Amino acid sequence: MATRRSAQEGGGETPFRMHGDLLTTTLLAFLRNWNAYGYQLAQQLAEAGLPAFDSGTVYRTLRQLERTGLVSSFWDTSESGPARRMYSLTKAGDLFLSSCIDVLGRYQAVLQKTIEGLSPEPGGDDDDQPQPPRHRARG
Amino acid sequence: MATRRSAQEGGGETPFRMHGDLLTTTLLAFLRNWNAYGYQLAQQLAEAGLPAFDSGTVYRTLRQLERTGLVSSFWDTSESGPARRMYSLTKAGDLFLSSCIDVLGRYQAVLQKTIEGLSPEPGGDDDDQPQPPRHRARG
DNA sequence: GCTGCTATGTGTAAAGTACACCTAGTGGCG
DNA sequence: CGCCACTAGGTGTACTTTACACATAGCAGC
Repeated sequence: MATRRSAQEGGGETPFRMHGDLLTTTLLAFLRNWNAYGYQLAQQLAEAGLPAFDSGTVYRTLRQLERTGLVSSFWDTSESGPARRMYSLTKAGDLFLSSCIDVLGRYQAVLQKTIEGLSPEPGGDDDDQPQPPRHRARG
Repeated sequence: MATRRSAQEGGGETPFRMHGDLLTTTLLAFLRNWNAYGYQLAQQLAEAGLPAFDSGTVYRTLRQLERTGLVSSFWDTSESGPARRMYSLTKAGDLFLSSCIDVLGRYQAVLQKTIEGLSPEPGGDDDDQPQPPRHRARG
């Protein structure tokens, strides 16, 4: 489904995706607990309450992840129907997942601190008084 | 720093950026509390403990944000030195920021649940027994 | 054979990004 | 003044990422 353009009426259109690397991280996270194939992962993603992703993007991302050695795959023909490419996380992928989650956590921390730590106090200043930590006030 | 290419020597370097839309969100968050100009935002980003961004990317992102109406800007020549383009968050930008943070929170929730809720139990199954919620088991 | 669903993949245009490089104001030094 | 360093904003370009549309293929029902 078209995740981009259109989107949340309130800020108008969304010029960007807000997804992307998050897809990678989420895919890796899913694969940490069980092996899965693309189609399955795409549906899990949709069920997880996250913005929908294009299936082509999911497949391409998985192949890219395999090229970089973060996941490995094999064809599973044990069940009837089209063959499935089963993916599993490699050790490198697991380590990378950890670093992704770490980075994501840092972003969240910064956002939390920025947003919640300085919520618009009704009896405070105007709007730009609390200057950010300037590096110099030369001038 | 070159965040991309080269990549996974054990999860070390990152083959992708893991940033990007996060930059947008962080920039918007910074601007929610005070007006600022590009150079300043770039330095705040670096000081926030987040992976470094190219300053060109920061400037371009800000201009794009302005084109889409999420921030507005004006030239500030009140101080000596090169003129600064001061940015401030618009109402649309504030709404969009909220949706970004919401989405980010959902990702974190999914990641948390996936990672922590199913840590590798030492006395459990093999590795892929706990099947994800399959949609059908046809066959 | 045809249609529908599962499952994987590609072509392509648009958008995003890193790196290298450029312009310009101010102040210090000689 | 010329030159450099620092601040501040910006562009050119190659490369990557992505959504959308479309293609392939196995199996099931008719």
